[in-house]
Amino acid sequence: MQPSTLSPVTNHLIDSLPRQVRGSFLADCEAIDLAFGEVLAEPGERISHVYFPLNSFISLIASLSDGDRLEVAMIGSEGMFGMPLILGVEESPWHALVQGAGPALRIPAAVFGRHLARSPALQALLKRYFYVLMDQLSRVAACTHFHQVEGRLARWLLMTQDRAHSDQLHLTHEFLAMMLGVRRAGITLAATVLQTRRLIRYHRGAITVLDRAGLIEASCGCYAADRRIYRQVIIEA
Amino acid sequence: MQPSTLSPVTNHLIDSLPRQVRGSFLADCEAIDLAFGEVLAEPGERISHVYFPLNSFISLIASLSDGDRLEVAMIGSEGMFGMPLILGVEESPWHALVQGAGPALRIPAAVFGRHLARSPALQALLKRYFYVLMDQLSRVAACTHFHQVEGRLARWLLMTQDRAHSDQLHLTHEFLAMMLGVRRAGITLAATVLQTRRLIRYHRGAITVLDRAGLIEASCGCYAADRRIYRQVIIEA
DNA sequence: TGCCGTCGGTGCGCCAGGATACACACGCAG
DNA sequence: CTGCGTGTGTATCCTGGCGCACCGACGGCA
Repeated sequence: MQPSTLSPVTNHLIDSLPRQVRGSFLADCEAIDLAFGEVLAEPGERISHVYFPLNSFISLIASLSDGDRLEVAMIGSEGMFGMPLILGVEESPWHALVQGAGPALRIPAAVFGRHLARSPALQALLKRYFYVLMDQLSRVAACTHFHQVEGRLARWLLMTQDRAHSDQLHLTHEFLAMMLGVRRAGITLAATVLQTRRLIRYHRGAITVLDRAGLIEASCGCYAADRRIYRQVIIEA
Repeated sequence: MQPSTLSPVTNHLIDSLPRQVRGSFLADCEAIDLAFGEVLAEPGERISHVYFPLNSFISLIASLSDGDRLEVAMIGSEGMFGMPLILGVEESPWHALVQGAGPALRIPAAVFGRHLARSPALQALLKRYFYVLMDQLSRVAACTHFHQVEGRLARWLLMTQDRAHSDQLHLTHEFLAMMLGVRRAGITLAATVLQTRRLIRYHRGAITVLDRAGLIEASCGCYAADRRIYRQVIIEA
């Protein structure tokens, strides 16, 4: 959630830990690189590691019994993957798909559990992050139902831009369609509108955000709402 | 989640507590009656009490900045209201609306916090419930987006039946429309189909479930999925 | 008994988005 | 430099659900 042109090599949650805790926690983390398309978890599968993205980011995807899929959350350097462990459940209810390649920190689930048990500060922080996530899940349900593709697309691009820490995104219409749960042609239409309005430019899978403010204007209010809650609960707490 | 014709005066979460913990917890609970339409919380508002419905039930409703609203979860004797407190946040992100009048137990937020801090068993149980809720929120997002009114209506009636512990439900089409985020006329259409198929009967706000198995058949798979996760994580754990 | 508020059935025009399909354009690899 | 795969533009038809509106029916209440 930093200005988009910076490239922090930090994770905001880890950064927010008290110095003492952070040191000991980081000592057990391993720096890795996430590759685009990598699957970190499948629904019902055991979570092996907790991930803290740096410049990378991860989509959480809900899938229904009939096979339909929808992205319900996105995790970048402002968050973490592995929340169920905080609740004492070792399985993921989602597909966790690496959507933006890049560096991340990870820690084995068991080790994570030990840190959690030992550090109330860590626990408190991650619980608050959990609250944010829960709030966002609720909002996604309503937003996906009520808002139209154009606004949702704008919102999604902004979220991606925040997490990629870059104005250059690598996304095909096909991929966007999967994430938003709509047809590819629907994305083409909405994207054309945004491009005509000079808010973005794109060409064969490379999207550039030209006018961030305009994009916020074009997005549904849910982008702003998400950020507001994150600020309230994580940053100002 | 008991057979629908029974009228348990227990809450499954409280029931699942170890005897010791339960006694001390119950001692601080107050038995009350929830009235239909009562609002237990508004978004951004402090949560004053934690509620454990017995025969009553509560809807959690997400509302968007532009005013659209959607029910995202339903809480009956299988659950509780006040989850954010478990995460150390004292606000509700939802409207909490009493949807089925009846008895409930409640406990002041502060007292609840003390019990939580003292009892790891209580904490573990409620965290697991939280996991279930999170899973359901994800599913609702996808279900609301992909599934049609008829299946969603059937699902919703089943969920209500479970929580009301009765085959007789008091719901107008108008109200159902609000919950599912569709037009009243859409509900009329779907309800007519269900009635024609002899799955339900209704008359001026009184709906009777005639054929539960058939209704499950008619519902989208999400009803079954919700129950499966609850069983896995709460009952069998 | 008659009024009126609530509930539910229905009709109409409209539109977003679904399914399907085809065509073109760019760019890399051979 | 040519061919093919991938990414994008576009067209057609279809459907589910929306907005709006009206009406009939039931039932509680005076």
